[in-house]
Amino acid sequence: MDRIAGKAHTNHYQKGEFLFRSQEKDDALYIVNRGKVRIYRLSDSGKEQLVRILNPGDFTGEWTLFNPDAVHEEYAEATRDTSVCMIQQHDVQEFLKEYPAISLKLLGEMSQRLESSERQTAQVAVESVITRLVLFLAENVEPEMGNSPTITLPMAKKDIASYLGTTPETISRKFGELEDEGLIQQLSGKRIKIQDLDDLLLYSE
Amino acid sequence: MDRIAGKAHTNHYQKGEFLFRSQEKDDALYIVNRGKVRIYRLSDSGKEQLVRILNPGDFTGEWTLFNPDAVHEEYAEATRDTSVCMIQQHDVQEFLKEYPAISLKLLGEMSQRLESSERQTAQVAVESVITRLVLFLAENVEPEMGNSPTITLPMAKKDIASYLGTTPETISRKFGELEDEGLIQQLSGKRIKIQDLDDLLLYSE
DNA sequence: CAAAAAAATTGACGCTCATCAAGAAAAGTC
DNA sequence: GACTTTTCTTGATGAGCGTCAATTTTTTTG
Repeated sequence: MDRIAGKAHTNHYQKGEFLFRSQEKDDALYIVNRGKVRIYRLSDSGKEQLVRILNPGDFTGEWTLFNPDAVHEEYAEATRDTSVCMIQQHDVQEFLKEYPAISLKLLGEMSQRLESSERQTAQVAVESVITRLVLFLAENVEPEMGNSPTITLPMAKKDIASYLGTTPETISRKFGELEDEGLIQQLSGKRIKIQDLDDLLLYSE
Repeated sequence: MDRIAGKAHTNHYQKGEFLFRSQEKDDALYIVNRGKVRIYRLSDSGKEQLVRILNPGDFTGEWTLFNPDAVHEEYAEATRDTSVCMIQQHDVQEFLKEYPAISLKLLGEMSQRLESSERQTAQVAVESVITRLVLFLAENVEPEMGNSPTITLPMAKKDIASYLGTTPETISRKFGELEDEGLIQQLSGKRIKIQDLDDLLLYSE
């Protein structure tokens, strides 16, 4: 750990600054220390799709890290003041060769991300917006909260829209629909009261 | 290599047999030797989404392999007579600890798959069907074929539909549209003649 | 090669959801 | 607390695409 820390740089980013942009080339591993980072893609037509949000402890950069000639395909933007630990490819490879257990950990993390991404693809491909929204809410319920939990949305509704592959207008309407059905209540400050989680999950017609 | 081969089993599957099904639990790594395997997901409502096709040399099983308590979320079905090399988790971990270079190779492969999956999510989320189809065709052009290539579709059109998150009917119509525009010609036996690759890519209104 | 099964095509119809516009609410800033 | 900016909401409209149904074409099988 000490040896790793010795090789790592810590970088600070202000809200709105980018760790990297699409098409840029580098080969560092980025580990978020403090703050929040939005990872998103832009289509040719300029529409953005939110890929994921990095919180402290999360990392990114694996694409260019493990594929020497690759360039970034995503944008990584700090959405608040953020500090990030950077390790260069060369050093990462050293550590992985020296401590194979770290590779196993990394492989576990990567396979989780892959699973989650493939699930996301399948959902966007075949489920309706209301179903995707319900599943999104269910995924964001803290496990130990029982069947009638209150959750805090982990991102702005416009970001939920982007993440779910739809528009803010539609998300707004679908939240309204769920509220009209008595399945949720929208409280202040991104908080949502779920009346009955099972009922909510059943609603995905 | 010899040592790995010693621990590996080779299994044979007939067309239509499953290497594994969703919700099943196991912890093997599957490497395709010969044949072809369809990996797909089923939604609650029974719609299928094709995740990818495994050809000789490709592997799967990483999700349950690196996440001890996980169950499969996908179906792996042989679409022709197929032989598969299986290695148990325990043995995989041994090898990875002993030969760290293999881990790096695996991490490279996994990050490619992750990149590809995230690209796929973004496309399904924000692009129209015709755009997705055009991008799919472009991805399947052999690089060294110049600007007016003939390609062979790597799967049935119904599978393309499932992969792109749409229906066979719509795919059929979109192929027709591209043909009416003079951008492609549909030849016999899954072969497609592309008139001009650049024009085709520009068509994605 | 004929019969059966699977895949692909075509048409008609309607629903979900994107788009554009405009106003309200919330959050960030001095 | 007033001002600005961003986010959210609500309405009207229509395009894109899914669904259902029927036929044709291709592939598979004995």
